[in-house]
Amino acid sequence: MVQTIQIALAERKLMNLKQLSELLGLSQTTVSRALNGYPEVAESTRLRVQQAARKHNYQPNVGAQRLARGRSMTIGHVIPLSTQHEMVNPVFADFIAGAGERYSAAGYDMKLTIVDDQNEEDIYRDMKSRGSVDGIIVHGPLMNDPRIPLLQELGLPFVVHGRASEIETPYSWVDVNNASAFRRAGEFLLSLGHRRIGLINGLEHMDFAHRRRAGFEAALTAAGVTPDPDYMHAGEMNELNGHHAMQAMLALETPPTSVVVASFIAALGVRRALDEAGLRMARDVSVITFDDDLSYLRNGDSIPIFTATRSSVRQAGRLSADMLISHIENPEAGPEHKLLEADLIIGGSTGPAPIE
Amino acid sequence: MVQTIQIALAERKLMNLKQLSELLGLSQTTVSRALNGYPEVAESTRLRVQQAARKHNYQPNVGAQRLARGRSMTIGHVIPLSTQHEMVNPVFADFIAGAGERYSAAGYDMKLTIVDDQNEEDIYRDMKSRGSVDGIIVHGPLMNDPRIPLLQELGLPFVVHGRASEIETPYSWVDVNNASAFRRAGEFLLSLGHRRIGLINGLEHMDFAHRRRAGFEAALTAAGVTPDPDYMHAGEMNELNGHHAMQAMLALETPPTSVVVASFIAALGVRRALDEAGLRMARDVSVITFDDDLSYLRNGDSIPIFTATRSSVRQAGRLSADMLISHIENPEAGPEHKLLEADLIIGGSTGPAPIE
DNA sequence: TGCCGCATTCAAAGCGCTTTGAAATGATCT
DNA sequence: AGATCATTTCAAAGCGCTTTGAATGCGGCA
Repeated sequence: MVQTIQIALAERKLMNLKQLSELLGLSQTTVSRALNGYPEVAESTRLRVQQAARKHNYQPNVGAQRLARGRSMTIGHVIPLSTQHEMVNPVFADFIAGAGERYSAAGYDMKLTIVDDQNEEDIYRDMKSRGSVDGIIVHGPLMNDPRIPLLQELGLPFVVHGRASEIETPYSWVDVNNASAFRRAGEFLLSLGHRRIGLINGLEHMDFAHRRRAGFEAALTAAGVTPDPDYMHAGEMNELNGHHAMQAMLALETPPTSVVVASFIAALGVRRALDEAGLRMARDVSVITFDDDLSYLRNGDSIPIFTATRSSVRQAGRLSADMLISHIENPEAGPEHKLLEADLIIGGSTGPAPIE
Repeated sequence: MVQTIQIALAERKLMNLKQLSELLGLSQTTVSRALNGYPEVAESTRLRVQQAARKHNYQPNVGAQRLARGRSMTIGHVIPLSTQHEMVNPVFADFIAGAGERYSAAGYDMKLTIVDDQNEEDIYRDMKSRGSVDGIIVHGPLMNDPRIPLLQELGLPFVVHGRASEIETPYSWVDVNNASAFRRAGEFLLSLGHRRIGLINGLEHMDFAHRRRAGFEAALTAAGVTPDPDYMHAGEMNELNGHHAMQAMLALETPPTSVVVASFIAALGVRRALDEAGLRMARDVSVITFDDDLSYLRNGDSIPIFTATRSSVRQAGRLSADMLISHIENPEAGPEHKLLEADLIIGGSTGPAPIE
């Protein structure tokens, strides 16, 4: 038994290029080229090399490859962890799941950096000068996000998940059409006869929340309804805030008959507030939520719990990864965009406006 | 303006060790040692070097450092993304937030690998032979998890977040005392007079769920209550499953008067089922949930929504990271453990058993 | 037969850092 | 003064890979 294990271990002994090439009676050059698919290697040789590599469990050393190629084959995700705003959120988890799929397929590593302070800028400079990543995904852009000009200046390839309204110079992004999603949500409620429509939004210095509000207000004003500040809340999108916001609105003299909510989790808080007030979703108060289609927070199976504007954040992760990789491998190409449209799916949380 | 920018860029020009040492009139050896805190460098020299490094924005190249040191300064997190079970869950996000804090502080990178298939084993072998990581955190251990013997065989330092009941050989882990948490939850409900107590558990081939069930059953049998299979559910811990499980129990001839739930998100589904059935938490059905203290899923502020057994998964992330780093830097030391006790916090979801 | 061109292969020079073993310096001791 | 030693610095040898530029062998062609 002990022997068997030792043999197994021996066969697994780490092997480097030199050893492999000696074993094959070839130069390191040829072996390296055979393995990396260069054309100037005889097909028969390539085959022999590949088999030997597999047999002896040869894996090129990461550090050496990085150094020799001058590329890190790594993509960075920087997560600012201010105690204020929790970026490490469920949306993020699903996004990297999507992106990670693509990285693996393309041979890239994903490097995650949690940055606790305001030294995010230093992190980017570091990454550039140390060559620790080949590109970066920017999460949670603000309306005028300083990271974008910084990365442009550094010349580090990047793709923004979202957009920054106030930045003019072109850059690459993947975003869902937040404005149109919330415009359509508003229109749908209006079409059901609602006139008192609330908004429970994310923090509005975040670009996505800003756009959602704009879309929402556009729908209302187009229908001749003036948005009421008392019906608008903005905050972190968690259960508690959804609950608080809804509670506050229900306490008004004339509460809204419907509400558009920026996240599924906040919507759960809204529902709790309604339950506590003895109100029924759809019948008493209609609710539409934005649904990021998170893997562990499904909005019902066949019939959705909430009527929702849905767009898969995981898919956004895949698209962002693809876009970034293509930029890294194709540096001369200009910026690209991808604007996703959210689906409006009808669930059990909306109904005609109650008759007064 | 253009000029200013160019000067700024010029000053930021990447600099390598050779250039820096020439600039200082010192050898690369001395500069390297000065920067890495070796004692055989005169303090005055060290200072001069450090200042120059800062001034010229010198950052050692990552690939070169890896190669020369034979260490990657990277810690791997492998997330199996089977379409069946969604490991990329909110718990994971908070865990890595905690771990990431510590990695940054200790100068380690965090590498995330999403592995979509059953080729997880290959990933580990790869990491070992390529030297792409110095250590690994094992997530979501099964009762007899094959990763543990594999990593032991490979000789790759690792720490398990959780434990594997059926594995005898010692290994390092950080875990919360799941058994005692659920035993105490059961005992608390018993003390309130409940006798029909349900369990909505995670998938029971996962070690944590197994232990929770054991603790739960221990409490019941110790009180002379026989656990009823109709009151036990096991599944993914998402909102829908919580809802389904509770619905199923409510449809029984004699439904339970209380239930212990394995996650906050599932508990939200439980509450929905109760609401739909016109039942009130605490008054009609008592609910205790396990609460991982997730940053965006707070269980109330002052008064918790749910009575819960609480243990911060973020803190577990910090502890696991610390433990792994100490193992990497101290390879001869034996395995370590850390068993965390969950707090039992009383919220608004529990009350005395209803009088029949 | 001798020369050319093509297909393969190779030796060696990096990539930018760490680390070994030796050298230079200056202080201390006999 | 010469030997000894601790302190500080250095040149050079890796680390394991990629890539450049040169060499080799071979068939085809004049």
